[in-house]
Amino acid sequence: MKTDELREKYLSFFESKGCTRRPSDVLVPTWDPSVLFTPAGMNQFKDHFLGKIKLDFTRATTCQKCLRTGDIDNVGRTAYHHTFFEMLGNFSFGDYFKREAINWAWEFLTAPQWLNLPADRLTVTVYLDDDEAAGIWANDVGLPVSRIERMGEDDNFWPAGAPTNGPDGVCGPCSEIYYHPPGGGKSVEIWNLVFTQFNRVGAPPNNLRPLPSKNIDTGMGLERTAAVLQGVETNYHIDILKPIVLAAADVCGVKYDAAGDSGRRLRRIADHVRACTFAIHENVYPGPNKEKYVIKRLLRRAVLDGHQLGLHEAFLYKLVPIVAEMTKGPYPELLETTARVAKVMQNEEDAFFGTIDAGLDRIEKLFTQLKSSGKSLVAGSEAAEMYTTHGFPPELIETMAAEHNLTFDWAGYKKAMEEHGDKSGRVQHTVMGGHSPLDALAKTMHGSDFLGYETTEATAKIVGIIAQDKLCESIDEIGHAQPIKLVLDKTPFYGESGGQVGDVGTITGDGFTFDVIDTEKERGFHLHVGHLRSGTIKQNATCSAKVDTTRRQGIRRAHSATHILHYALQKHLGKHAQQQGSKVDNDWLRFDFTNPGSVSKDELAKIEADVNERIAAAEPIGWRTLPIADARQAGAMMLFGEKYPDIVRMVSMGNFSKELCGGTHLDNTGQVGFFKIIGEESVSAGTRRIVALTGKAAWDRVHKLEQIVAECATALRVNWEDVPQRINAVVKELRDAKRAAQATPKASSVTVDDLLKSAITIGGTTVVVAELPGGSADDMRAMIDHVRNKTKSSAVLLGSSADDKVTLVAGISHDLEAKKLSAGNWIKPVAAIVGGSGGGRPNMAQAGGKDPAKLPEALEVAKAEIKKLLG
RNA sequence: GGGGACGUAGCUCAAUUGGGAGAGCACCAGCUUUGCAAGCUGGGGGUUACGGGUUCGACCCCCGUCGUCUCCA
Repeated sequence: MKTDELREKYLSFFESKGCTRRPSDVLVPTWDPSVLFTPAGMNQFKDHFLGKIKLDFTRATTCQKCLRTGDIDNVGRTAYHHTFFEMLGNFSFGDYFKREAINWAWEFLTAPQWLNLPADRLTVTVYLDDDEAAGIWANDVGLPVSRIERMGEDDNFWPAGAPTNGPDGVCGPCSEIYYHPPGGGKSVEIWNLVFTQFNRVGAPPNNLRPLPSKNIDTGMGLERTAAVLQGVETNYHIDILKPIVLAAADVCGVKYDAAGDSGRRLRRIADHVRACTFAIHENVYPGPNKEKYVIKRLLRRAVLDGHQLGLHEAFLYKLVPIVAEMTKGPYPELLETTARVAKVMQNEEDAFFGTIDAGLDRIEKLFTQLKSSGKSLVAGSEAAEMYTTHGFPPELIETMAAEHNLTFDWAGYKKAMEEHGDKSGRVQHTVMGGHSPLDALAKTMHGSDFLGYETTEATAKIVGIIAQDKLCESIDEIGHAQPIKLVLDKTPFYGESGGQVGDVGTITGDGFTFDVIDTEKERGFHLHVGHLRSGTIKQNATCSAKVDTTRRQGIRRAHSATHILHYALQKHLGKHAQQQGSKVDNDWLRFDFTNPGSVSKDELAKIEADVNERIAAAEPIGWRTLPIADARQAGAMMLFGEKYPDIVRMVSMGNFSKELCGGTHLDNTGQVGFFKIIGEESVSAGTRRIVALTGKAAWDRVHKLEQIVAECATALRVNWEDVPQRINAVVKELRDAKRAAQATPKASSVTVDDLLKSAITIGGTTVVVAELPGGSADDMRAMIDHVRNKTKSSAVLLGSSADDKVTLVAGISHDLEAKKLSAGNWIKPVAAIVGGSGGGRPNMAQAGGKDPAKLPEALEVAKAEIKKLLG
């Protein structure tokens, strides 16, 4: 059975049992801060399980794309481990329970019209004291007791070990189904049924309290089950994975040898390229933190495998099309982005090969150093340092060490890496089932009604007052330090989302005034954050909510301008210039988008001009809500990796822009007034950022620039058009003047000849000790050079004073240097006289002091010193 | 978010550890030559990322800012 067929059969089987088929959630759920990637099928139903929201359905089934890196070291080595994989699941939210879950699983596995697996190849496990589940397996299904194994809390409880070790919260026993392949191969767990029926409270005993509403959460590994059905020995040989492995072998120029070292590497490449393709498709690019970092690490691991197979340039990106081809059944959207995904991948590969090249020199240096000192062990700490600061992989160091007949200290390396980990700090995981003051509200209503598209004022009812993270009946404290939050049944206030900032304004009611300083949005509720100014706010009170319209208008200008900018970027830079993120504020906007390099001044000017043309054209802006499929049909711009609801809001401008967007917009592009880009910069590799102003802020900016130019023109005494020319001339003049000053010795009152006349001769050496009034250190050095050039053997010490400082420079000729004389030794006692110190190289030394009055005395000391040194 | 490193001429990098900012390539001019990275001579090009501090003196040491890279979470 093909994998695509298995997936479809599973979903339609559970549809026939009353489950609602839901699409796979995105791989990177940005809505869920507790995980970086979707780790399991149940992730998108967390709030359903916790009863936190009103349910539209109580049974569901999905095929979920997942990514886990916990077992990353096993990937490629074992038959069943992946980072990226698909999980089939069926879920019950307080609906069906153990009996149905178990019977249906068995039916799907064994019934002839479904998977038709031989029943005698299946065994199950249950939790130690879960007699209920064991009974259903034995009596309903009719499984002999010998094939029902009871396991402890580490194997058959979710979360693993929860009864003893926690965490507190929702948990329950589970039951796993194993398949035993013919010929006595290793058995494989293909299905896990989790029965969440308890709430854990504290340490044992008696810490598991039954839940009023029991849930079912099941997971069947798609790839594992496909391997079983296709009778292959590893997941990597099923119909949707083997072609990728073989393509990897092809690209790497090696033969696929399943049992060999290359086989392990090729399987790992196949797995990682699949994970990276899906993640990059969802606009998660390799980067320095969080999920971006995980992707970077996966990508580099795969590239390293290629490198170890003998490749020296980017190759992974060539596998993107085959990945898309293998998954186009369930995920046809991958086909639309293969070019972009491949490009991003190639860039990262190039960067990594660059890192490797840069590291090779350092490694060679390190090795020759080791050899010359007679050592043969490459210290782990050195390798760890190379890795943590330069990203140079230890595997490469090991390989290179072997080539130089050196051994590599893996133990030392691991120890050093642990220390690095300790230094970097560890983060605590957020526990499932945390409480929020919105929990109670969410059970009774879907969220606040938003009226802000049509109006900025409304009468509403206060349905929630949150202070110190708790729901209150009333608030009367004026001048409280911590802001409080009001929830209304309906509101014109826009809550921060989609990059647009929250509204500010006032909420007034019977005797009270509340200043709204920000509006947040959480689980569909608009939270009006602010301070009570007078009176008392009571639950259920009627109030009047008024948004600050001047500010809102500025936000509307910026938001509509953002859409026009997005359009212009794609027009001038290409389709790849997709939105990565944005922030929309009062006449101010920041827009991040995908682009391989910086945007040139020229392109920027064209983009800015184009946006202003659209504004001048005064095209109408409109919006409507429609099913997501229709929006796609209409050609609305959608962002991959964004989780869209079934019904979406589409904002269109003229006939050039259609975007899915929940923000507040103008009625007409002309209302933007004026658009001005004020910055273009890098956010991370492959992502650029444009900052721009609209309306009054843009106008103010230009006005300010004009003022500055006017000031420059006044200072330079030219017309403003001539400012650049004049500045160039002034800079040149200044440079020429500096150079001229340097060319002619400043201390023109004293010449080289003067110095030579004042010289005394000691044993054939010309000794000059003199003051050079007004001379800088550079002047004195030049003078010393002149004396040295004109004499055979010389020792010169010059001094000058300026302000409160003394500068001394001494130089001796090479023959004296050869006699172990040192300018530094000469100058030190001299500097001491003027309250300073100094030093330098043997043939030239420099010193300073703070006591100009003692300069003559110092020069006398200098003469005495040189006599001693020469004598 | 935390740790580490880096930032010097258009590019790639030096600077004997606090004492005169340099090399190669590139560029310009001249000469010599006309065969694949041509040679020779000369020349232009620097706020040593930015801002403070220590010091007689800072590319170098200390603090801060910005940027780039990298590891960990």
